[in-house]
Amino acid sequence: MTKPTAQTIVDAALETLREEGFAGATSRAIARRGEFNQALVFYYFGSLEGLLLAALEQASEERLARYRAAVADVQSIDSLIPVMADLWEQDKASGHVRVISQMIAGAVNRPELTQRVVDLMQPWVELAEETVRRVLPPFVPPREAADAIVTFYLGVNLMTNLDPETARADAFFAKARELAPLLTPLLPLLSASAGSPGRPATSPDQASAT
Amino acid sequence: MTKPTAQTIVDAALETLREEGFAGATSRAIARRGEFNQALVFYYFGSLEGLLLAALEQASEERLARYRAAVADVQSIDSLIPVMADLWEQDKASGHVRVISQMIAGAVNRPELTQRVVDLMQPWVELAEETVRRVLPPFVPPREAADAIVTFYLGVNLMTNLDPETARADAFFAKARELAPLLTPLLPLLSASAGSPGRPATSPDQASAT
DNA sequence: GTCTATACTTGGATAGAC
DNA sequence: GTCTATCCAAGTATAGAC
Repeated sequence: MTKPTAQTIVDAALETLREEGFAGATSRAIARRGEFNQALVFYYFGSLEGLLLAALEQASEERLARYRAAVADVQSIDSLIPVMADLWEQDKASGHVRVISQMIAGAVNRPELTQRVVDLMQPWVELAEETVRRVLPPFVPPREAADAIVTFYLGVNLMTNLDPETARADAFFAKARELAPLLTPLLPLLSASAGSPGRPATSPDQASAT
Repeated sequence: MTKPTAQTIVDAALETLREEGFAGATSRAIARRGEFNQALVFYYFGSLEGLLLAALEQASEERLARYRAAVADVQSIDSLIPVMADLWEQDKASGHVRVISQMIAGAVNRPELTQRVVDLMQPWVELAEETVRRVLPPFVPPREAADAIVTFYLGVNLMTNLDPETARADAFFAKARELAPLLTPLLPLLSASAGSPGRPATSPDQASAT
């Protein structure tokens, strides 16, 4: 059961990322933490890079499944916001936020990691886009909104990692909970005003399009 | 003029961060790029860490001055958005975005760097807060809005670094340009609806506070 | 499949000549 | 203040015994 199978190694990698960060997640540190031999990292995953990506992939897929399930039957912003807040709480408590942040920051710093990490981000953007389509009013551009959500979520993750004391994320969710019910009755108004899609540009004095 | 003074070293550090990223910004790589002796990094800055932080500090201050100037006489969202878009363009073109992203990612990965980087972020939050107070309607909570803006900006920076092809930031600004004039006439409406501050909680069915 | 031992590399940092 | 030379630590990765 505590046999150093591939899964044990992945678990140790995740734990090390959580506890010691990306810079501390060396093959030696991971092996020490999982109490197996350092060489096994290379036997199973070929390289440290391979292991870390496998670990991120697993974490990402697990989490994506939870998000999908939690969001599946949400039909309004009112109900979406507490659901998101709960997911965030779980992510923070489980240390998932730290794993994600550490790996993303690592991917920014190491070009060898970026492509794969960007790929792993894609399904999240898609889930966000589906949800935007279902939950937000039609005048919200789904693609851009989904990108914005993922981008913001990424910012929140990193900020939480940099400055955990400040707990901005919690403040954001608190505000969102507070403001969402105020905003909801106004959505029809916004839709009415922005609902005419084919209208000409309003301020055409900016740089011209290509 | 091309004497290896402290400033030359800082410049070489910035260039290296831009061109080779945080992981590539070793004392040796910086010295090679600036064509001075590697030992000078330590003579002038005590440690590589010290140099990188000095470089970030300089970049941050320069930029902050520009942002302050550009934003100073903005009084409405309509005019704020193109100003922000222009600043973003400059930051991207000058490579500032890359320096910031690389250093922030580095700070996430290396605990020794985080505190100082968080400190350097503070004036940005303050500028954002002042601007929110001046430009956005009073029902927008300035503190949270400022945090949200900086958080989002951070996300945008990182995303641009991870996935430059997609150019989400440009899409965001394009959409913002498009939507801002539609939103403006609605602000009074929102203000009217949200302007009553002392009202009781709307949906008290969530988890109770501590 | 797992272990020990170790080769090899890179990079931070310092000593000491100039 | 600048250079050469070098020490030292840490880390990836592999060879080869078991």
